[in-house]
Amino acid sequence: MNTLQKLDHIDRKVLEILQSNAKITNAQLSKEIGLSPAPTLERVKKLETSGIIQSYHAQLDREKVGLGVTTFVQITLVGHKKQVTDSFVEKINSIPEVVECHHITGSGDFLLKVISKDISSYQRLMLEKINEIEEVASTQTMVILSTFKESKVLPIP
Amino acid sequence: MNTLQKLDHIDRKVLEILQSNAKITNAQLSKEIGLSPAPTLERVKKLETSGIIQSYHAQLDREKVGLGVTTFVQITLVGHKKQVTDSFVEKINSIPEVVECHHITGSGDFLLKVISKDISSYQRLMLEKINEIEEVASTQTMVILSTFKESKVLPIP
DNA sequence: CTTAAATCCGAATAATCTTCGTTTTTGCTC
DNA sequence: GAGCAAAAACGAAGATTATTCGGATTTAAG
Repeated sequence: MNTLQKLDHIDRKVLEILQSNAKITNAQLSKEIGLSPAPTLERVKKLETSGIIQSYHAQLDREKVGLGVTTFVQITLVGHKKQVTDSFVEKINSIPEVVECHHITGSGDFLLKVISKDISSYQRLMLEKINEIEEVASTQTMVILSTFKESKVLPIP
Repeated sequence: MNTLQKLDHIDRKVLEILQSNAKITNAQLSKEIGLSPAPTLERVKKLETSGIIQSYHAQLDREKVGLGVTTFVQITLVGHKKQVTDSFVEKINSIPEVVECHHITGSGDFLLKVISKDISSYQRLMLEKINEIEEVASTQTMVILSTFKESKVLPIP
């Protein structure tokens, strides 16, 4: 499963470029990595079929689509049995406003990233959805005041 | 600046599709939204030039590129003067392993998302980089044990 | 060295995007 | 509702881009 050593420095460059600009043409990409279009495309295809590149996504301006509030919510569950977390995760997955859900160490069991229109719709979501989940014992919210970095490029070692 | 009411239900569908699959062809997209290719392209271009669609990114498999550890790090700074946070943010921006940096409410001043090869490289990053920043008073880390949801699709209201 | 496999190149073909003139729909105003 | 102007959508032609393929070059092992 270790697909590591198969990446040479050209592959890394391809990955770096596609992470920051997925819409680049193959011709342009080939210029930037110093190869001709044919082997460039072959490398990209190989990265896709091997699963190293999982998918491609458009990144939206949250403000412009009317989503002004992003929060991180720490969740403590009522217990730690498998059935409790499974049930919790299943319910979380059906809530579109929860865009991330991580099982974490430290205080609290889960950390959610929640995206809302405004504070009042955030409050409504918490009262009517999150806190209504029976497995949830308590929550603690961190509201994002401003975001200074949001990189889509991983630090490939 | 409120670019909200300009989005009809077709625009929303376009945004939803492009968020989950940016590599779809214009012809395929036009079928899915029930228009011909020409006005479909026109809509996408308009969404791009208006800045609602900011960019396009390839999503990688972190494990497969050798990045096994993701953490959230809460940072408390030594003060709250503008110069302190400015200096901190500037240093953070030069660290590729820090992929997100948010100014937050609640305990701690900032929340970082940090991506590392493994625990020991995470430890090295904290000791040699983060804790070396003079504005940092203390840190508290949450290690992600597993991720149950990581949606790239915003809940457009 | 020798050789086999892998990689890369260049050019032709296929697929897709993009433009443009025309037609249809939409939303007012009377 | 009827008429009309603006906006949106259509279809087909032209322009770009992706993709394929045979052959040349490089790489790595023996």
